[in-house]
Amino acid sequence: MTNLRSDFMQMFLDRGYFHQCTDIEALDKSLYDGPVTAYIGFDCTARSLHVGSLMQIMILRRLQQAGHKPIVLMGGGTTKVGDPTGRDESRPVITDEIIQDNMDGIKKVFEKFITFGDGPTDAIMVNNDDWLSKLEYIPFLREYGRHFSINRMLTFDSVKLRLEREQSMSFLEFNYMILQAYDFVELRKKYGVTLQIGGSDQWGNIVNGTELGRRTNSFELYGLTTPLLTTASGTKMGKTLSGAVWLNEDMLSPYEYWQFWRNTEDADVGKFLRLFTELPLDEIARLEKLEGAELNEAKKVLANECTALAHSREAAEAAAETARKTFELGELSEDLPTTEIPKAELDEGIPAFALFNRVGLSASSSEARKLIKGGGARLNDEKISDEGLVLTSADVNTSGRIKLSAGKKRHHLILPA
RNA sequence: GGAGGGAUGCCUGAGCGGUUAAAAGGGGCGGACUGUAAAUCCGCUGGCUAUGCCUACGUUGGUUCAAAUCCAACUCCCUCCA
Repeated sequence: MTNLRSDFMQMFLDRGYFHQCTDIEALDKSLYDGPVTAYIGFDCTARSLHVGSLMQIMILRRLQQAGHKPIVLMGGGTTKVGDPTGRDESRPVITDEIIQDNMDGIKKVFEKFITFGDGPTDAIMVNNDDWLSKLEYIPFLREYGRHFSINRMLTFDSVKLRLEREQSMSFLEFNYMILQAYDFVELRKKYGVTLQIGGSDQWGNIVNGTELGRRTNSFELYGLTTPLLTTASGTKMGKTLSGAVWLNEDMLSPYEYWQFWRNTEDADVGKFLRLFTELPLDEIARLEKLEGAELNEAKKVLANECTALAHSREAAEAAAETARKTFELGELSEDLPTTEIPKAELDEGIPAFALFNRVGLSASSSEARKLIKGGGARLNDEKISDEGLVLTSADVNTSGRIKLSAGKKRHHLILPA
């Protein structure tokens, strides 16, 4: 890699975001010469994005900070078609209303990280449904289809690997590449976009876009990809004890989000600090040098910074304090995730397993029973040994709550109301 | 259009008439050890109004006292041939 001139590219490499680029020198020059408009596409299959998309979100944020213009492309059109990848069961069709709803939820995530508006470096959010669903088949084929070589498409990993594994691929899926390529060209025309960023799995789609732009309009487009992120022990990151690590507060509390980062594996701390926080590199270098239990301090910094970005500095501090009380002092923190239960119901008594299930510490009553049987369930920090135990108002502790724990890390409070 | 192969639990993948809620591995959860880490070891891993009951082996019917296992039709997938 020759010497880079643009701050953005330099940062991109230094922090570990870089995987591949269609033409790094030309892109670097373009970024150095002036503001660049770049986009990243996101599916809208859920009401929130999760940490799996966090790297891309951070990149858009960095892009904006560096004086460029980020565009968030919502895959409203592709979501409407339904992602055919995965199971063969036909999934329920997502209605326009749900897609809109999901987009609204996802926008809330982005508002935490980037600034939207009409200014030159303000971000905008667009929906590919706006142009994709208006396409006319024959004109589209004649104008764009002719530029795609089937021979070539078969060599792209997304297709090749699928065929090698003897998995069927429908014509619909086969077209994804083409639609995404078309998106890029369309965004170039509408908003002057010249750069598409995405995960390494998007490389083929991105390259198709740059080539389609060149062939149809002689556009000079760039593609840039990020590495696939896995934890040091090789598993996909993005799961917490209670499911996906959502970025929206109403889907995952800041405390649980903080916990997710606090539980990072030792070997990942430095990498995550670089990718998901904005701490200076020398500070990160110092933190990741900590050894043994001291590394826990670095994990706390990681958790604090990540939570501050996704939620707020106050939320991060509150989460840190809750964790400190719960794990380090062994005290009861009243800020643990809490569920209110009508007092009358508690007076009558609720089976422990039912309560675990109700507050989300288990996915089913059976699972809760197994938890109790296996000795992993605790009531006010005392192990529950009776599977049929019924909790009542008598179990409320001195702070007026009931503390339930599933394992050592998951805690939940019941507040009589 | 023809010939052959296949569809099993979250995933991979055994089973091929009863002892099968279904081997094994992965993943997940819990326990031990630790540092709220990793690795390792142990247990659990369909659901429920729970010493019982209900759903499950592509779909629908059939044979049988008894089917994931046998038969028929259908659906989808794969491979080869045209």
